[in-house]
Amino acid sequence: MPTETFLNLADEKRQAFIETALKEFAENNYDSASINKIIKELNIARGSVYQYFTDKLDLWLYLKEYSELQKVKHIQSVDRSKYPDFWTYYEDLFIKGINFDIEQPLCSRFLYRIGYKESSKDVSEYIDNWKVKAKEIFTVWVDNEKNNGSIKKTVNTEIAVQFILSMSSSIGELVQTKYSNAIENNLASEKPLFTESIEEYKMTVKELVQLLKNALK
Amino acid sequence: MPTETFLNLADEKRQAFIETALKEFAENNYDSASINKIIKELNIARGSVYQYFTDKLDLWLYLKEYSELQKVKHIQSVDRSKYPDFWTYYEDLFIKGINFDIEQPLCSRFLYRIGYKESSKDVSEYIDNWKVKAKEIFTVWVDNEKNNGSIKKTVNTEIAVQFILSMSSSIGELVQTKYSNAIENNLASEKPLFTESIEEYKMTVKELVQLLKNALK
DNA sequence: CAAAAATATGACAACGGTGTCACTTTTGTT
DNA sequence: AACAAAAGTGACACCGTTGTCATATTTTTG
Repeated sequence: MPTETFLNLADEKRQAFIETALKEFAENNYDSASINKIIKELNIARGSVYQYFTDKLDLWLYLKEYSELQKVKHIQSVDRSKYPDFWTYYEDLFIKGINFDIEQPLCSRFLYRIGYKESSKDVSEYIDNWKVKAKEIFTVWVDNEKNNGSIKKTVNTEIAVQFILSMSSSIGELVQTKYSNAIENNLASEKPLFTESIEEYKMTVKELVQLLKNALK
Repeated sequence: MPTETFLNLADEKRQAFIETALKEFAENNYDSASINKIIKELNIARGSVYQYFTDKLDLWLYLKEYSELQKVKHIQSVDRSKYPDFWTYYEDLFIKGINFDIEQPLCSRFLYRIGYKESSKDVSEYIDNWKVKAKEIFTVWVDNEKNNGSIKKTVNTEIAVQFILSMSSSIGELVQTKYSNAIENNLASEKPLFTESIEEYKMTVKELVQLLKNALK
């Protein structure tokens, strides 16, 4: 948890700190991310960081929580009960998700790293928890959808969960690799969205979800 | 490339070196893997490592090549022309693959890390190449299978490749997480294989491939 | 057996990392 | 204005890392 000092910081300064730290942890894994680089980028003293957070792990945990909150803000509007079936819902989750990737590319990348690329022992316990939770949530989903007829009952729940998780990771990777440049250019130039890229992305997501539907329905 | 000195080493010593180094690089990502730990484990002098390899990267590249060779040895017997369709072939690739995971768990883990978890900048160029190659191979596959009728022609090739790659990664992760303990216990105790685990693994692979088939055929 | 070639050694330099702490500066309060 | 509280600072200790190299030891060769 961050200290009072950090919370009392001028919004501008606090936000600059968060962004720079996020960038460092999004581009490097936990072990390689360097507090030295962060303070040099921000032109602040080493001691400040330790007045805001007890240590590196504390900072990482805060960034994780912060990013998850940002993501929830973008996703919470997508409500399962408003969709006729799981598939349109799941599709929209990713379609809406792209807005998060565009508006919060650092958070998005950081979370992507946490979910699929991080392997430092210092943070593994927190990530493992995270994955177990994700699996539990998906398991409930799949069981519900089996009753709704969105997913056929003959397929093994655990395997369906595995299948869907793998697909989610796949779409995540797609965004990080194929569309990241477009997203970054967008942000840097403050131009309107690269509409073609976004449309292409949406089409890809739709096709992938269609495949998922073929497999599971 | 390793030096003559390394190649001239007594088989026992060279193999011990490879195993210990593999273990270190399988358990830690490139940046965190420590040559110090390797030499302490082996009780050899620091200088020896640098008489065998020019530097850390050189060692890593050798281990990568070594592991790939080991994997090929296990996989090469699986010949597409011997299977009636892509799906039985793809399934068997993983079924045979499990032997590799059991007999060469260190190589298996190291390659898994390279494929899905590594993110050090020092080695990214080599991994990126690797992934591009994999994608090319799968693209050829998918195009061929479209002509054979194993994969329906309406599905976009690139998307199918993405889908199959993600599934491969998913099965890889499954082995590393769910069955790794069973595999390690097997090796440590020199007992016969944990047959139940293996059978369970095979069943899971079959079901996952079945889902893939549902999606793409 | 002696000389030469090959191999092994570990102290060392140079670097970059984290976390600490006595001290300075800024801000707020009375 | 004077004092107190809060925030900022950067030199420092300590650690672990990689790669080097002069030297010691072992093995091979003539």
